[in-house]
Amino acid sequence: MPRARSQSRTALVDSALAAFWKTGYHIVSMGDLVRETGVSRGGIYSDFTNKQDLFLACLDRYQETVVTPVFAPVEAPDAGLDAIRLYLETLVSRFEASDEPGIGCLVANTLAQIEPEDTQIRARLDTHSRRLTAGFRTVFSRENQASGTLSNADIDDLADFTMISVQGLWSYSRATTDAKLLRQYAETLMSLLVARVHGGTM
Amino acid sequence: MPRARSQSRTALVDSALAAFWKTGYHIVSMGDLVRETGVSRGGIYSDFTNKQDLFLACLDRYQETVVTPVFAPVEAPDAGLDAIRLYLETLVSRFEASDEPGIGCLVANTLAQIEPEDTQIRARLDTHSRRLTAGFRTVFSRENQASGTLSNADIDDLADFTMISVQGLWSYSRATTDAKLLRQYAETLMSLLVARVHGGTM
DNA sequence: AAGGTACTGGAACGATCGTTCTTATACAAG
DNA sequence: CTTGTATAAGAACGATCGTTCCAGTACCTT
Repeated sequence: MPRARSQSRTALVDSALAAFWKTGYHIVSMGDLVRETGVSRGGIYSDFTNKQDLFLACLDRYQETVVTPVFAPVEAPDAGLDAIRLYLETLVSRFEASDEPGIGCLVANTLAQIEPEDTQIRARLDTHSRRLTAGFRTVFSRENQASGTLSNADIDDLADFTMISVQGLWSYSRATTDAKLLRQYAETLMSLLVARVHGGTM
Repeated sequence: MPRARSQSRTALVDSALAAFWKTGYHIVSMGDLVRETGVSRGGIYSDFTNKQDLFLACLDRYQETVVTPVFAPVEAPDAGLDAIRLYLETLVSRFEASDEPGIGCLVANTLAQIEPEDTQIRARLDTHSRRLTAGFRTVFSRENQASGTLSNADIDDLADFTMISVQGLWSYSRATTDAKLLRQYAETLMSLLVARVHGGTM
Protein backbone atom coordinates (compact mmCIF):
# COMPACT_ATOMS: atom_id res chain seq x y z
CA MET A 1 0.00 0.00 0.00
CA PRO A 2 1.46 3.38 -0.95
CA ARG A 3 2.44 5.64 1.81
CA ALA A 4 1.05 9.14 1.94
CA ARG A 5 3.63 11.63 0.76
CA SER A 6 4.22 14.83 2.62
CA GLN A 7 2.85 16.48 -0.48
CA SER A 8 0.12 14.61 -2.32
CA ARG A 9 0.27 14.37 -6.06
CA THR A 10 -2.39 16.98 -6.63
CA ALA A 11 -0.69 19.35 -4.20
CA LEU A 12 2.51 18.84 -6.13
CA VAL A 13 0.74 19.72 -9.38
CA ASP A 14 -0.91 22.73 -7.76
CA SER A 15 2.44 24.13 -6.65
CA ALA A 16 4.02 23.47 -10.02
CA LEU A 17 1.04 25.05 -11.72
CA ALA A 18 1.49 28.21 -9.70
CA ALA A 19 5.14 28.42 -10.67
CA PHE A 20 4.58 27.73 -14.36
CA TRP A 21 1.69 30.16 -14.45
CA LYS A 22 3.51 33.04 -12.85
CA THR A 23 6.95 32.63 -14.32
CA GLY A 24 6.59 30.57 -17.47
CA TYR A 25 7.50 27.06 -18.53
CA HIS A 26 11.03 27.69 -19.73
CA ILE A 27 12.11 29.93 -16.89
CA VAL A 28 11.01 27.56 -14.14
CA SER A 29 13.73 24.99 -13.54
CA MET A 30 13.42 21.64 -11.87
CA GLY A 31 15.36 23.12 -8.98
CA ASP A 32 12.71 25.80 -8.65
CA LEU A 33 10.01 23.16 -8.68
CA VAL A 34 11.76 21.15 -5.98
CA ARG A 35 11.94 24.25 -3.81
CA GLU A 36 8.41 25.47 -4.44
CA THR A 37 6.62 22.16 -4.32
CA GLY A 38 8.59 20.83 -1.37
CA VAL A 39 8.92 17.51 -3.18
CA SER A 40 12.33 16.02 -3.91
CA ARG A 41 13.64 15.41 -7.40
CA GLY A 42 13.13 11.70 -6.98
CA GLY A 43 9.60 12.27 -5.81
CA ILE A 44 8.73 14.34 -8.83
CA TYR A 45 10.28 11.93 -11.28
CA SER A 46 8.52 8.99 -9.69
CA ASP A 47 5.18 10.55 -10.62
CA PHE A 48 6.10 12.22 -13.92
CA THR A 49 8.43 11.07 -16.63
CA ASN A 50 9.87 14.51 -17.28
CA LYS A 51 9.31 18.24 -17.00
CA GLN A 52 6.96 18.43 -19.97
CA ASP A 53 4.86 15.59 -18.58
CA LEU A 54 4.45 17.51 -15.35
CA PHE A 55 3.56 20.61 -17.30
CA LEU A 56 0.86 18.78 -19.23
CA ALA A 57 -0.60 17.67 -15.91
CA CYS A 58 -0.56 21.32 -14.84
CA LEU A 59 -2.45 22.35 -17.96
CA ASP A 60 -5.11 19.76 -17.16
CA ARG A 61 -5.19 20.81 -13.54
CA TYR A 62 -5.56 24.42 -14.64
CA GLN A 63 -8.76 23.51 -16.43
CA GLU A 64 -10.14 21.84 -13.32
CA THR A 65 -9.16 24.30 -10.65
CA VAL A 66 -9.10 27.63 -12.48
CA VAL A 67 -11.21 27.53 -15.60
CA THR A 68 -14.03 25.32 -14.42
CA PRO A 69 -14.94 27.27 -11.27
CA VAL A 70 -14.91 30.66 -12.92
CA PHE A 71 -16.46 29.53 -16.20
CA ALA A 72 -19.09 27.34 -14.57
CA PRO A 73 -21.83 30.01 -14.70
CA VAL A 74 -21.50 30.19 -18.46
CA GLU A 75 -21.60 26.42 -18.78
CA ALA A 76 -24.62 26.06 -16.52
CA PRO A 77 -27.67 24.51 -18.24
CA ASP A 78 -29.79 27.64 -17.88
CA ALA A 79 -27.04 30.22 -18.40
CA GLY A 80 -27.91 33.47 -20.12
CA LEU A 81 -26.09 36.70 -20.86
CA ASP A 82 -26.00 37.43 -17.15
CA ALA A 83 -23.81 34.38 -16.70
CA ILE A 84 -21.27 35.89 -19.09
CA ARG A 85 -21.51 39.16 -17.19
CA LEU A 86 -20.86 37.29 -13.96
CA TYR A 87 -17.92 35.49 -15.52
CA LEU A 88 -16.35 38.75 -16.68
CA GLU A 89 -17.03 40.33 -13.30
CA THR A 90 -15.21 37.47 -11.59
CA LEU A 91 -12.20 37.96 -13.83
CA VAL A 92 -12.10 41.70 -13.34
CA SER A 93 -12.50 41.58 -9.59
CA ARG A 94 -9.65 39.10 -9.50
CA PHE A 95 -7.47 41.64 -11.27
CA GLU A 96 -8.61 44.36 -8.92
CA ALA A 97 -7.63 42.31 -5.90
CA SER A 98 -3.92 42.84 -6.60
CA ASP A 99 -1.86 45.96 -7.11
CA GLU A 100 0.76 44.13 -9.15
CA PRO A 101 0.44 43.09 -12.78
CA GLY A 102 -1.54 39.91 -13.18
CA ILE A 103 -0.14 36.60 -14.29
CA GLY A 104 -2.55 36.30 -17.19
CA CYS A 105 -3.99 33.06 -18.46
CA LEU A 106 -1.76 30.00 -18.37
CA VAL A 107 -3.09 28.92 -21.74
CA ALA A 108 -2.48 32.26 -23.40
CA ASN A 109 0.96 32.56 -21.81
CA THR A 110 1.92 29.11 -23.00
CA LEU A 111 0.69 29.82 -26.49
CA ALA A 112 3.17 32.65 -26.77
CA GLN A 113 6.18 30.56 -25.83
CA ILE A 114 5.76 27.11 -27.34
CA GLU A 115 7.18 26.04 -30.65
CA PRO A 116 4.70 25.46 -33.46
CA GLU A 117 5.59 21.76 -33.59
CA ASP A 118 4.72 21.16 -29.95
CA THR A 119 1.57 19.26 -30.78
CA GLN A 120 0.88 17.81 -27.35
CA ILE A 121 0.72 21.19 -25.67
CA ARG A 122 -0.96 22.81 -28.63
CA ALA A 123 -3.78 20.27 -28.52
CA ARG A 124 -4.59 21.27 -24.97
CA LEU A 125 -4.64 24.92 -25.87
CA ASP A 126 -7.03 24.19 -28.73
CA THR A 127 -9.27 22.30 -26.35
CA HIS A 128 -9.35 25.29 -24.04
CA SER A 129 -10.33 27.67 -26.82
CA ARG A 130 -13.04 25.35 -28.05
CA ARG A 131 -14.37 25.00 -24.54
CA LEU A 132 -14.75 28.75 -24.15
CA THR A 133 -16.28 29.14 -27.59
CA ALA A 134 -18.74 26.34 -27.00
CA GLY A 135 -19.85 27.82 -23.71
CA PHE A 136 -20.47 31.22 -25.21
CA ARG A 137 -22.21 29.76 -28.25
CA THR A 138 -24.66 27.82 -26.15
CA VAL A 139 -25.56 30.94 -24.21
CA PHE A 140 -26.03 33.05 -27.32
CA SER A 141 -28.08 30.33 -28.94
CA ARG A 142 -30.35 30.13 -25.93
CA GLU A 143 -30.73 33.87 -25.65
CA ASN A 144 -31.54 34.04 -29.34
CA GLN A 145 -34.32 31.48 -29.23
CA ALA A 146 -36.95 33.98 -28.20
CA SER A 147 -36.30 36.60 -30.84
CA GLY A 148 -34.48 34.50 -33.42
CA THR A 149 -32.83 37.51 -34.95
CA LEU A 150 -29.42 35.88 -35.25
CA SER A 151 -28.55 33.11 -37.68
CA ASN A 152 -26.47 30.15 -36.60
CA ALA A 153 -23.53 31.66 -38.43
CA ASP A 154 -24.00 34.92 -36.54
CA ILE A 155 -23.99 33.02 -33.28
CA ASP A 156 -20.83 31.15 -34.21
CA ASP A 157 -19.10 34.37 -35.11
CA LEU A 158 -20.15 36.06 -31.90
CA ALA A 159 -18.96 33.12 -29.83
CA ASP A 160 -15.56 33.21 -31.53
CA PHE A 161 -15.42 36.95 -31.05
CA THR A 162 -16.14 36.65 -27.37
CA MET A 163 -13.55 33.94 -26.90
CA ILE A 164 -10.81 36.00 -28.57
CA SER A 165 -11.80 39.08 -26.59
CA VAL A 166 -11.54 37.17 -23.34
CA GLN A 167 -8.12 35.87 -24.32
CA GLY A 168 -7.09 39.44 -25.05
CA LEU A 169 -8.37 40.56 -21.67
CA TRP A 170 -6.36 37.85 -19.94
CA SER A 171 -3.27 38.60 -21.99
CA TYR A 172 -3.29 42.27 -21.30
CA SER A 173 -3.84 41.70 -17.62
CA ARG A 174 -0.18 40.68 -17.53
CA ALA A 175 0.84 44.12 -18.74
CA THR A 176 -1.03 46.52 -16.55
CA THR A 177 -1.73 47.28 -12.95
CA ASP A 178 -4.66 49.44 -13.95
CA ALA A 179 -7.62 47.21 -13.19
CA LYS A 180 -10.01 50.01 -14.05
CA LEU A 181 -8.91 49.71 -17.65
CA LEU A 182 -9.68 46.02 -17.66
CA ARG A 183 -13.06 46.64 -16.08
CA GLN A 184 -13.87 49.18 -18.76
CA TYR A 185 -12.90 46.65 -21.40
CA ALA A 186 -15.17 44.02 -19.90
CA GLU A 187 -18.08 46.43 -19.71
CA THR A 188 -17.66 47.53 -23.30
CA LEU A 189 -17.48 43.94 -24.43
CA MET A 190 -20.56 43.11 -22.44
CA SER A 191 -22.57 45.95 -23.91
CA LEU A 192 -21.55 44.82 -27.38
CA LEU A 193 -22.80 41.32 -26.68
CA VAL A 194 -26.12 42.61 -25.36
CA ALA A 195 -26.56 44.82 -28.39
CA ARG A 196 -25.84 41.96 -30.76
CA VAL A 197 -28.09 39.45 -29.09
CA HIS A 198 -31.00 41.66 -28.15
CA GLY A 199 -30.57 44.67 -30.38
CA GLY A 200 -30.29 43.01 -33.76
CA THR A 201 -27.21 42.56 -35.93
CA MET A 202 -26.27 46.23 -35.77
CA MET B 1 38.71 52.61 -40.47
CA PRO B 2 36.31 49.79 -39.72
CA ARG B 3 35.91 47.20 -42.35
CA ALA B 4 32.40 46.40 -43.59
CA ARG B 5 31.08 43.23 -42.04
CA SER B 6 29.46 40.57 -44.17
CA GLN B 7 26.30 41.28 -42.21
CA SER B 8 25.63 44.84 -41.19
CA ARG B 9 24.45 45.58 -37.70
CA THR B 10 20.85 46.15 -38.74
CA ALA B 11 20.82 42.95 -40.77
CA LEU B 12 22.07 41.14 -37.67
CA VAL B 13 19.26 42.62 -35.63
CA ASP B 14 16.71 41.77 -38.31
CA SER B 15 17.74 38.13 -38.33
CA ALA B 16 17.75 37.95 -34.56
CA LEU B 17 14.37 39.65 -34.47
CA ALA B 18 12.93 37.00 -36.76
CA ALA B 19 14.23 34.23 -34.53
CA PHE B 20 13.05 35.82 -31.28
CA TRP B 21 9.69 36.59 -32.80
CA LYS B 22 8.97 33.14 -34.12
CA THR B 23 10.45 31.02 -31.38
CA GLY B 24 10.67 33.13 -28.27
CA TYR B 25 13.42 34.74 -26.25
CA HIS B 26 14.25 31.87 -23.94
CA ILE B 27 14.15 29.14 -26.56
CA VAL B 28 16.49 30.87 -28.98
CA SER B 29 20.08 30.17 -27.95
CA MET B 30 23.16 32.11 -28.92
CA GLY B 31 24.10 29.15 -31.10
CA ASP B 32 20.82 29.55 -32.94
CA LEU B 33 21.49 33.23 -33.39
CA VAL B 34 24.96 32.57 -34.77
CA ARG B 35 23.50 30.13 -37.27
CA GLU B 36 20.54 32.26 -38.32
CA THR B 37 22.26 35.62 -38.43
CA GLY B 38 25.43 34.32 -40.05
CA VAL B 39 27.46 36.41 -37.62
CA SER B 40 30.02 34.81 -35.36
CA ARG B 41 29.82 34.86 -31.60
CA GLY B 42 32.60 37.39 -31.44
CA GLY B 43 30.84 39.57 -33.94
CA ILE B 44 27.63 39.56 -31.95
CA TYR B 45 29.33 40.28 -28.65
CA SER B 46 31.32 43.11 -30.15
CA ASP B 47 28.08 44.93 -30.91
CA PHE B 48 25.97 43.85 -27.93
CA THR B 49 26.98 43.25 -24.36
CA ASN B 50 24.80 40.19 -23.94
CA LYS B 51 21.74 38.35 -25.16
CA GLN B 52 19.27 40.64 -23.44
CA ASP B 53 20.96 43.70 -24.91
CA LEU B 54 20.50 42.24 -28.38
CA PHE B 55 16.90 41.45 -27.58
CA LEU B 56 16.23 45.02 -26.52
CA ALA B 57 17.64 46.17 -29.85
CA CYS B 58 15.25 43.73 -31.52
CA LEU B 59 12.30 45.19 -29.65
CA ASP B 60 13.26 48.65 -30.86
CA ARG B 61 13.81 47.39 -34.37
CA TYR B 62 10.40 45.71 -34.23
CA GLN B 63 8.81 49.09 -33.68
CA GLU B 64 10.60 50.55 -36.68
CA THR B 65 10.21 47.79 -39.20
CA VAL B 66 6.98 46.10 -38.19
CA VAL B 67 4.77 48.39 -36.16
CA THR B 68 5.51 51.67 -37.87
CA PRO B 69 4.75 50.60 -41.45
CA VAL B 70 1.52 48.85 -40.61
CA PHE B 71 0.34 51.38 -38.03
CA ALA B 72 1.32 54.41 -40.10
CA PRO B 73 -2.17 54.94 -41.55
CA VAL B 74 -3.59 55.31 -38.06
CA GLU B 75 -0.85 57.73 -37.07
CA ALA B 76 -1.23 59.85 -40.19
CA PRO B 77 -2.23 63.48 -39.48
CA ASP B 78 -5.59 63.16 -41.24
CA ALA B 79 -6.37 59.59 -40.23
CA GLY B 80 -9.99 58.63 -39.66
CA LEU B 81 -11.85 55.43 -38.92
CA ASP B 82 -10.96 54.18 -42.39
CA ALA B 83 -7.32 54.23 -41.35
CA ILE B 84 -8.13 51.83 -38.53
CA ARG B 85 -10.05 49.69 -40.97
CA LEU B 86 -7.05 49.66 -43.27
CA TYR B 87 -4.76 48.77 -40.38
CA LEU B 88 -6.93 45.83 -39.37
CA GLU B 89 -7.21 44.73 -42.98
CA THR B 90 -3.43 44.72 -43.27
CA LEU B 91 -3.14 42.53 -40.20
CA VAL B 92 -5.79 40.11 -41.33
CA SER B 93 -4.46 39.74 -44.85
CA ARG B 94 -1.07 39.02 -43.36
CA PHE B 95 -2.62 36.17 -41.41
CA GLU B 96 -4.40 34.93 -44.51
CA ALA B 97 -1.15 34.83 -46.46
CA SER B 98 0.04 31.78 -44.51
CA ASP B 99 -1.53 28.40 -43.86
CA GLU B 100 0.43 27.89 -40.68
CA PRO B 101 -0.32 29.47 -37.32
CA GLY B 102 1.00 32.98 -37.09
CA ILE B 103 3.83 34.11 -34.89
CA GLY B 104 1.75 36.72 -33.15
CA CYS B 105 3.04 40.05 -31.92
CA LEU B 106 6.56 40.15 -30.53
CA VAL B 107 5.43 42.49 -27.79
CA ALA B 108 2.52 40.33 -26.73
CA ASN B 109 4.63 37.17 -26.90
CA THR B 110 7.32 38.75 -24.78
CA LEU B 111 4.82 39.96 -22.25
CA ALA B 112 3.77 36.39 -21.60
CA GLN B 113 7.26 35.14 -20.86
CA ILE B 114 9.13 37.82 -18.97
CA GLU B 115 9.40 38.01 -15.23
CA PRO B 116 7.53 40.83 -13.52
CA GLU B 117 10.79 42.39 -12.34
CA ASP B 118 12.20 42.72 -15.85
CA THR B 119 11.78 46.47 -15.94
CA GLN B 120 13.86 47.21 -19.02
CA ILE B 121 11.82 44.96 -21.25
CA ARG B 122 8.59 45.88 -19.54
CA ALA B 123 9.18 49.56 -20.21
CA ARG B 124 9.35 48.88 -23.93
CA LEU B 125 6.16 46.90 -23.84
CA ASP B 126 4.42 49.76 -22.06
CA THR B 127 5.67 52.17 -24.69
CA HIS B 128 4.20 49.97 -27.38
CA SER B 129 0.79 49.83 -25.72
CA ARG B 130 0.74 53.57 -25.21
CA ARG B 131 1.70 54.11 -28.81
CA LEU B 132 -1.24 52.09 -30.05
CA THR B 133 -3.64 53.70 -27.61
CA ALA B 134 -2.48 57.19 -28.53
CA GLY B 135 -2.93 56.49 -32.23
CA PHE B 136 -6.45 55.23 -31.77
CA ARG B 137 -7.37 58.04 -29.40
CA THR B 138 -6.29 60.70 -31.87
CA VAL B 139 -8.42 59.13 -34.58
CA PHE B 140 -11.48 58.85 -32.36
CA SER B 141 -11.03 62.39 -31.14
CA ARG B 142 -10.86 63.68 -34.70
CA GLU B 143 -13.85 61.67 -35.83
CA ASN B 144 -15.79 62.90 -32.83
CA GLN B 145 -15.17 66.60 -33.47
CA ALA B 146 -18.03 66.92 -35.92
CA SER B 147 -20.74 65.35 -33.81
CA GLY B 148 -19.17 65.69 -30.39
CA THR B 149 -21.27 62.90 -28.95
CA LEU B 150 -18.40 61.30 -27.05
CA SER B 151 -16.77 62.77 -23.97
CA ASN B 152 -13.02 62.72 -23.56
CA ALA B 153 -13.40 59.91 -21.09
CA ASP B 154 -15.43 57.94 -23.62
CA ILE B 155 -12.71 58.44 -26.18
CA ASP B 156 -10.03 57.31 -23.78
CA ASP B 157 -12.00 54.21 -22.92
CA LEU B 158 -12.60 53.39 -26.55
CA ALA B 159 -8.93 53.81 -27.40
CA ASP B 160 -7.94 51.47 -24.58
CA PHE B 161 -10.58 49.02 -25.68
CA THR B 162 -9.29 49.03 -29.23
CA MET B 163 -5.70 48.55 -28.13
CA ILE B 164 -6.56 45.54 -25.98
CA SER B 165 -8.69 44.08 -28.74
CA VAL B 166 -5.84 44.37 -31.20
CA GLN B 167 -3.49 42.71 -28.74
CA GLY B 168 -6.01 39.90 -28.41
CA LEU B 169 -6.21 39.55 -32.17
CA TRP B 170 -2.46 39.27 -32.45
CA SER B 171 -2.25 36.85 -29.54
CA TYR B 172 -4.84 34.50 -30.89
CA SER B 173 -3.25 34.55 -34.32
CA ARG B 174 -0.59 32.30 -32.80
CA ALA B 175 -3.21 29.70 -31.98
CA THR B 176 -5.16 29.26 -35.14
CA THR B 177 -4.73 28.65 -38.83
CA ASP B 178 -8.27 29.83 -39.46
CA ALA B 179 -7.74 33.31 -40.84
CA LYS B 180 -11.44 33.63 -41.54
CA LEU B 181 -12.03 33.67 -37.80
CA LEU B 182 -9.58 36.49 -37.36
CA ARG B 183 -11.15 38.41 -40.22
CA GLN B 184 -14.53 38.04 -38.60
CA TYR B 185 -13.12 39.33 -35.35
CA ALA B 186 -11.65 42.38 -37.05
CA GLU B 187 -14.92 43.14 -38.81
CA THR B 188 -16.92 42.86 -35.63
CA LEU B 189 -14.49 45.11 -33.82
CA MET B 190 -14.63 47.61 -36.65
CA SER B 191 -18.41 47.73 -36.65
CA LEU B 192 -18.36 48.32 -32.92
CA LEU B 193 -16.02 51.26 -33.33
CA VAL B 194 -18.16 52.77 -36.05
CA ALA B 195 -21.27 52.38 -33.93
CA ARG B 196 -19.61 54.01 -30.95
CA VAL B 197 -18.16 56.94 -32.80
CA HIS B 198 -20.96 57.66 -35.21
CA GLY B 199 -23.92 55.97 -33.63
CA GLY B 200 -23.78 57.38 -30.12
CA THR B 201 -22.70 55.67 -26.92
CA MET B 202 -25.02 52.72 -27.46
C1' DA C 1 10.97 -5.70 16.84
C1' DA C 2 11.76 -6.68 12.01
C1' DG C 3 11.12 -5.99 7.16
C1' DG C 4 9.55 -3.51 3.35
C1' DT C 5 8.16 0.52 1.09
C1' DA C 6 8.31 5.42 -0.24
C1' DC C 7 10.16 9.29 0.11
C1' DT C 8 14.15 12.80 1.09
C1' DG C 9 18.37 15.09 0.27
C1' DG C 10 21.93 15.52 -2.43
C1' DA C 11 25.66 13.84 -5.37
C1' DA C 12 26.49 13.08 -10.04
C1' DC C 13 25.75 12.83 -15.20
C1' DG C 14 25.99 14.58 -19.83
C1' DA C 15 24.14 18.28 -22.36
C1' DT C 16 23.60 22.84 -23.23
C1' DC C 17 23.46 27.47 -21.77
C1' DG C 18 25.57 32.43 -22.15
C1' DT C 19 29.94 34.29 -22.39
C1' DT C 20 34.97 34.80 -23.18
C1' DC C 21 39.11 33.98 -25.49
C1' DT C 22 42.26 32.34 -28.93
C1' DT C 23 43.72 31.49 -33.48
C1' DA C 24 43.53 32.20 -38.27
C1' DT C 25 42.12 34.80 -42.16
C1' DA C 26 40.76 38.55 -45.20
C1' DC C 27 41.11 43.10 -46.28
C1' DA C 28 42.70 48.22 -45.97
C1' DA C 29 46.46 51.41 -45.59
C1' DG C 30 51.35 52.48 -46.06
C1' DC D 1 54.82 43.30 -49.92
C1' DT D 2 54.31 44.40 -45.18
C1' DT D 3 51.75 45.76 -41.35
C1' DG D 4 47.60 46.51 -38.75
C1' DT D 5 42.98 45.58 -37.82
C1' DA D 6 38.47 43.65 -37.79
C1' DT D 7 36.17 39.77 -38.41
C1' DA D 8 35.22 34.51 -38.61
C1' DA D 9 35.38 30.13 -36.69
C1' DG D 10 35.28 27.67 -32.94
C1' DA D 11 37.58 25.97 -28.68
C1' DA D 12 36.91 26.56 -23.96
C1' DC D 13 34.86 28.25 -19.49
C1' DG D 14 31.92 28.05 -15.57
C1' DA D 15 27.17 27.79 -14.66
C1' DT D 16 23.00 25.68 -14.97
C1' DC D 17 19.89 22.74 -17.23
C1' DG D 18 16.97 18.21 -17.06
C1' DT D 19 17.60 13.78 -15.53
C1' DT D 20 19.41 9.71 -13.01
C1' DC D 21 21.06 7.50 -9.16
C1' DC D 22 22.14 6.32 -4.50
C1' DA D 23 22.31 6.28 0.49
C1' DG D 24 19.68 7.52 4.52
C1' DT D 25 15.38 7.70 6.94
C1' DA D 26 10.65 7.73 8.30
C1' DC D 27 6.62 5.17 8.34
C1' DC D 28 3.38 1.13 7.60
C1' DT D 29 2.65 -3.64 8.01
C1' DT D 30 3.25 -7.97 10.20
